[in-house]
Amino acid sequence: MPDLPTPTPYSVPEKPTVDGLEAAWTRRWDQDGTYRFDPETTREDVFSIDTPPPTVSGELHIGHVFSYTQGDVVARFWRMRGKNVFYPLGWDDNGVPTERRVENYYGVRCDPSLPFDPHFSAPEQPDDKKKVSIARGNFVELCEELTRVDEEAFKHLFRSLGQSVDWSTEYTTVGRFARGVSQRAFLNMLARDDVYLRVAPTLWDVDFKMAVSQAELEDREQPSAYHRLSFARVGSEGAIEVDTTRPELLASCVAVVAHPEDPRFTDLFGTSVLTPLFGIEVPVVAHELADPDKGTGAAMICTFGDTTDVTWWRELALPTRTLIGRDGRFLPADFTTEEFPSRAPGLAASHYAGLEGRNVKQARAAVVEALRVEGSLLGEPREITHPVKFYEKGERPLEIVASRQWFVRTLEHREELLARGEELNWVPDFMRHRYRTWVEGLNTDWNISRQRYFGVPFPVWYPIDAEGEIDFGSPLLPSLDRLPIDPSSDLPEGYQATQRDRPLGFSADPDIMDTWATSSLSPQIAGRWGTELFERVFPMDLRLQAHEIIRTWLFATVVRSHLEFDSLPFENALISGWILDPNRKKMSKSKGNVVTPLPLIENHGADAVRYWAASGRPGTDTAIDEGQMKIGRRLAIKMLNASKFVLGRLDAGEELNAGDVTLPLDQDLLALLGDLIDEATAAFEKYDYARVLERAESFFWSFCDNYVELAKARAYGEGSEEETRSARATLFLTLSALQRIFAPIQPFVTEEVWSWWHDSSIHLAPWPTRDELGNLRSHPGSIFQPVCEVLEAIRREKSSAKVSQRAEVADLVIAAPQEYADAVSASAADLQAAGNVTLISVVVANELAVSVTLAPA
RNA sequence: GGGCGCUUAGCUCAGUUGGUUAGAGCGCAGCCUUCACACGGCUGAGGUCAGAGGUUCGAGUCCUCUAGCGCCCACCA
Repeated sequence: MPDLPTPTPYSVPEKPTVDGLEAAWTRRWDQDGTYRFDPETTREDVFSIDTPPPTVSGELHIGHVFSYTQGDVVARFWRMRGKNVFYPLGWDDNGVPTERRVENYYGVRCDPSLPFDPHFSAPEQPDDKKKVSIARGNFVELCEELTRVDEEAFKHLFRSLGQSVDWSTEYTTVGRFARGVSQRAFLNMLARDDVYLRVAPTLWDVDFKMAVSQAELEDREQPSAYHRLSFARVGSEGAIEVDTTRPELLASCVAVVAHPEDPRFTDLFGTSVLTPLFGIEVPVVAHELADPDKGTGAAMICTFGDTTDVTWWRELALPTRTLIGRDGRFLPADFTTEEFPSRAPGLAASHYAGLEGRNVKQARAAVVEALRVEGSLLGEPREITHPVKFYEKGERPLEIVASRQWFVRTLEHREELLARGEELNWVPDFMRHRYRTWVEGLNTDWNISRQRYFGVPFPVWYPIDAEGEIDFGSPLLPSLDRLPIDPSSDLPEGYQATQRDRPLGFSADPDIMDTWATSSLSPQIAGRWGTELFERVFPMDLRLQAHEIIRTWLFATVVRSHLEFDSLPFENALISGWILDPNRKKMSKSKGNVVTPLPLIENHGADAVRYWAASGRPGTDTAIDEGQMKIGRRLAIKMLNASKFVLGRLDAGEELNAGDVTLPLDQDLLALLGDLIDEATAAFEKYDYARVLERAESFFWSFCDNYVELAKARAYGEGSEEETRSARATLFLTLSALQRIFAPIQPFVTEEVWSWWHDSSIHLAPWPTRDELGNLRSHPGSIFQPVCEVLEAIRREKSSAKVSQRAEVADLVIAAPQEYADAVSASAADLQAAGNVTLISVVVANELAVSVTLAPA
């Protein structure tokens, strides 16, 4: 080998490493504003992404990195395609999880009746057993304080991961702008009659003392028991037997129901029966929802035991007998009144006496015992397990209580909302079924009132009449230019502060909005609804989220956009799967198998973690796999070393282009690279980032293992000037394209190697095209593959002879079909150099065959 | 009860509109301290594609049924 002085043409480190790239490049990207969105733009040039504002509850979760990484990969691709990418990020900091965390972190509890204490400071040592009651204003301050800390930690995680977010667009859902957007959207809905205030039976969590919406429910399998009760008929002999799992609600029984065509009951409809213990006469009614196969075929309707009771109560216009209060305890009941018209008030009262103030569990035991004594409990309770509705964050079964809430009309828009779901492009497509079944299954309008403190208040006051009664029918509204307002401190127009909560004065709506009522406006918040920016980013190109929040966030966003703009909020929805623990079990705090992402990033590097995330296909549940991260790290290291080698072969400032690539082997490689680029581009456009990674990785390893080895001698300057130039140009072009193809997936290492020979960021470089490679096409006579096979045959021979790969091959005979023979001959020098072959000969044959004769050791 | 998805090498998964001999990585085994890379490289073994039936010249791929696993939804007395 000629002793060519090889100038170090570019600034390639002597010992490149992937360690420390995150901090260095994150800082540089900040300085340079690499990911800044250019607001001076047109809608056509923008690619806008609607990202989920993560719930800031203190816990960093590996699930966060998964879905966002997949989105970031897509964002980076479109940025390189020349789009002005709008990739904002906000924090969902209002709502129950934040309040919960603040209560536990500081050992406090909000008591809205207390006055604001301007000198308040949080307890030094939180005492779980004795929480300090504090004013709403002080509580909100603590929420703001803690979310600020948590948001910094989250931001650190997202930056460490290489999220190409424009941080100047950062927002919080409880921030001033978001509050204004929320309130404006609410007032618009009110003006259009899309939202209404109503006292209605509401799903109620007795611990949070808060209404919940249908979307926040989950079923949990609970032990229970059938109790068979005997209801004596009125005016004739006999009794009706009823099975119930909720005997404690007996006093609230308002009817007994059976299926209209159930022959056992057809003669009884229109008659009435007496409830055991309480002696209240209730009608026997017919309704199709009564299932003849369940229990005795007859059920007791209570107000309210479950959601079916609500349906029956509404459709059959039954009276209301309220037993359970908002704290989950039994209320007083007067059996001499219209509400509880007992035939034996004294007896009824004595049976009820022990129930008042008790919780459901205690009351059940007492009622069952009384029934047993009375003899109206038939047989013993039969134990079963059955699903019971819970608030997803709750600990006790939901009760149904009547309360005043704001509801968004969704039921009457069901068909339009279903059509929106069909209009949306889902990735993967089958996720559309989740949306459809959810919308088809809606049974109540969307309740957006929450009886909590840290959130967006309803911008509403109500007038109070001379008798001190609040008139909920004619709310007082602020003008839009006053928003955001807090009705508990701001005043309705025309009123004085002294009139608050006084006769002829006004009263503030005490509630805040459901967290989804605000986060469903993420396109409006991030896109600065009301400014020119909004027209340039809305509707968004892409929504990014996990499948578990299709029924909440995605559905709610579609509702709000449909009502406000008569359009979809985004064209495409990229739905990610679950993260499972290494044993493929769902992660949960209770199981203690939650994995936090920062140690993974520190151990393996961000590019390695991103490699793992990008290998998970859309919608596919993926287990945490550190092995996969190690492979990602190895890939990044290989990129460093391959780049170092190639750049070491090039002269500084040397102008190489596709025209310099003259050898068939080199042209074939570029043609195959063109195929890769086309496939990667098409896959990215369909959000199939995982396929891009798979194909690019496969090409890259073949490039390193085979092409680089074959062309190495020429690259070092052996061979003619033209041959050397062809090899160097091929290496130059291929390295450039491969670095850019990997850039969306491994942004740190690719930026590092790109910086060795470029002044500007790879993430703003153009996405590679086949044109820049001379537009070469792969063809049937391509020899790259057969030449690789020859090279592999040589290696196989050496490997099985257990000699070094540098061992000399004395004689290499290649039998090749005619179409390859010439071309393989043309690459003979490469093969000789790569395989250390002394004598090489090519003969024509039907099939490719290689005979390797090693030189004696 | 309704629906969706999955089932391919020991493990994790690819397999585009049906087309020679089913792919990758990990793990395993063997070899190589080769001048980009030991934070490495090379080579190899390993699969009746969950089961049954059907369509077709041809099925991992399309159709039907069955089984197992996971998930979503449901008015769960």
